[in-house]
Amino acid sequence: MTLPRKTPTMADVARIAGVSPMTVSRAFKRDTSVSEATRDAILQAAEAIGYVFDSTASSLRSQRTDFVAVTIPSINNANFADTLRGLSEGLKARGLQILLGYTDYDIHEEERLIEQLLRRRPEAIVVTGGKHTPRTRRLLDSAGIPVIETWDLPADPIGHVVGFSNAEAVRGMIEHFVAQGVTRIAFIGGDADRDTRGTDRREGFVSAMRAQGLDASRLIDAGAPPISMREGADAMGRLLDRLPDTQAVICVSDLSAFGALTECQRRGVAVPGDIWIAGFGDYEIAEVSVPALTTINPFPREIGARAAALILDVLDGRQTGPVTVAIRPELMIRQSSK
Amino acid sequence: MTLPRKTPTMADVARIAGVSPMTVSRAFKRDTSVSEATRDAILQAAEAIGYVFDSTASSLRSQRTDFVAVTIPSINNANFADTLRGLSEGLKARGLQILLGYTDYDIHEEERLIEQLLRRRPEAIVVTGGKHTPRTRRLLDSAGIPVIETWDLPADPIGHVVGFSNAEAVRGMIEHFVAQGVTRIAFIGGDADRDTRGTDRREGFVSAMRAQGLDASRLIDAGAPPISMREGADAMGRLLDRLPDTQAVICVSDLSAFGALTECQRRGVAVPGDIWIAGFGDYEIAEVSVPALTTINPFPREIGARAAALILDVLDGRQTGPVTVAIRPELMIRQSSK
DNA sequence: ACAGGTCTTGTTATCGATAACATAAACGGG
DNA sequence: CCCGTTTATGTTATCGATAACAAGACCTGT
Repeated sequence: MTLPRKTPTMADVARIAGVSPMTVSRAFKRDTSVSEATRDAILQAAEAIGYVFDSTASSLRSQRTDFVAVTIPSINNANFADTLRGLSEGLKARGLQILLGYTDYDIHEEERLIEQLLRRRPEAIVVTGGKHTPRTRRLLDSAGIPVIETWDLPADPIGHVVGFSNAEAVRGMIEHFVAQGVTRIAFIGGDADRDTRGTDRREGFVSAMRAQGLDASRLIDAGAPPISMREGADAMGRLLDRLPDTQAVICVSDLSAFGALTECQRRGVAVPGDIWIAGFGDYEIAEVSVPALTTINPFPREIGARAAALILDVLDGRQTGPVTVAIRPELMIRQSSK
Repeated sequence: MTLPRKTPTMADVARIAGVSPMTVSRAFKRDTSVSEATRDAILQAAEAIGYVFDSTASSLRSQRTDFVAVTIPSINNANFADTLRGLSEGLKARGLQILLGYTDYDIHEEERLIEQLLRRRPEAIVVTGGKHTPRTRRLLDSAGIPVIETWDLPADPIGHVVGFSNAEAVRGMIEHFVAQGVTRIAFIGGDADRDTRGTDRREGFVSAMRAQGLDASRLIDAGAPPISMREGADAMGRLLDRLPDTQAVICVSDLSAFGALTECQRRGVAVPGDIWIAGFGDYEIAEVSVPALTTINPFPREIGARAAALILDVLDGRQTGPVTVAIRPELMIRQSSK
């Protein structure tokens, strides 16, 4: 094995294959006019010397990076992971690669992150949520690429939107409960302002309860997002201690709902006999747990898939002007509330 | 607002700030000799015209991309997400960004993915697992960058390793069970060969059982990885039907273990009274579920953190020659097995 | 046999930042 | 006050692929 002094370039491949560098470049692309024989010879030469295509140079010259930037609040969240999967699958066919970043539920971290990501010159950017710093908006506005906000329905979108109203989804759950004759309803969620979707859900709870003429003050603070199962359990403990006559509790996510359920099990409180529990997200655990958890399915994977499709439409010019794709979350009524 | 015709470059900033492009370049780096006044003027000019640094060009010229490539089997797995978090945090301080790809538990997909990732010229690459196609090995060998295999202890490593023996971890669990007088032990896992860590765990089960002179044939196939809670529940159903005298079951992951637990709950089989259940991974659910699940904690976040530290050491030349960092997984004995 | 078309390949200049080298200005110790 | 050193800035060439243009080879129908 001869150890190459330096990483080989297209020029090296060209020399060996006896063609010009331009022909080598063409051989590495699809749908370009290179004869079968030449292409084979080139690819063989490339493999022989261990040539690996350099996208860095390609990106600079062609002004195409094949990157799509994506920001999510946390990687450790099955809902966002599903959205990411939908995105990734939709973009893979076109050779677009995801450039991922985590905001840790913080819009200032999001600003730093988006600035970093834009330096890589992505061809589109997908952000989670519709609340941003002014500078983030400016950066996205002037980036000159398609911007898609997800998991939300912002009042004043930057560009495209694929999302749903978190507040309205919670309202649907409350209306269902009230229709069943359950009125003393509590909400377990994170402390204000950081997780904007969580905040929307809490505000949706408050306004929907008031609209029904019900007491909206049964709010249990479970700490800083993301709310874990453990925190959900702790919050449930406080709820049972302080407001034992509560008939149903809506949790900001299925994880906290499951934690709440386990706290009931530890205390011998029957679910749904003594209290109903609902979550948000339709994580796998909601379907599998005993009892299964009532929840709201926001179709995370579909959000990703629709965002991917939208990106392709916009990049191909099939779609001009901003688009809002409204996802309709579905109530999943299960054993924990009947 | 004047709409700029084209994305501004350093040359545009330089013109406005009245300096040369080289000085602008220096102003955007740290630890470079630019006077405070000049730097301020440049950054102000940049902000004014909405200039965003172009890493694409920078990477080509400087031959530094600030990318670290990472492959994981699946994004929707809290263990790998934790490793990723450890990596991400360790690399962030140095401005290294993760370029992520999913192999979907398939070494051929891994090959395609790694080839794609190497085209972006990462400065190091972290792969999950120690089993690869011959071509993948060749690609990694000749990439000329640090290679770190994780979540495994390969017999013939490509470069560096941060991992543990999956087989040995399972052996520890079996020895614990046997010491408690439990000998009729089953294993629930995925079908062969795809998820190599899962396969290692199953093989570890078989060899450890034989080493104890016990029957190693209680193997329940839960389908193709990743094994879901639902699949764990189904597998547990088959186990209870076919081998009702089983005293304990080890599941390939905590998710399948939790599924198995719920199946027992649905059937009125007492855990740990009638059967013990153990998982793998120490996911949050293992600690929170009722009963809490006995499991093995492989310290996923530490794997990521150690890998990140290793990358920095190698890139800075503090570390030469291949390193193997052995993580020692910890048995977490909880209510589901006592 | 020839004009017009397609297919294949080559030539030249360029994407935007920066490494390497060069230089003017400021500094500082004897 | 002078010369070696440090600091701040500029000049030139270059990273590696490819867009844009060009041109020869090969068809194809009349």
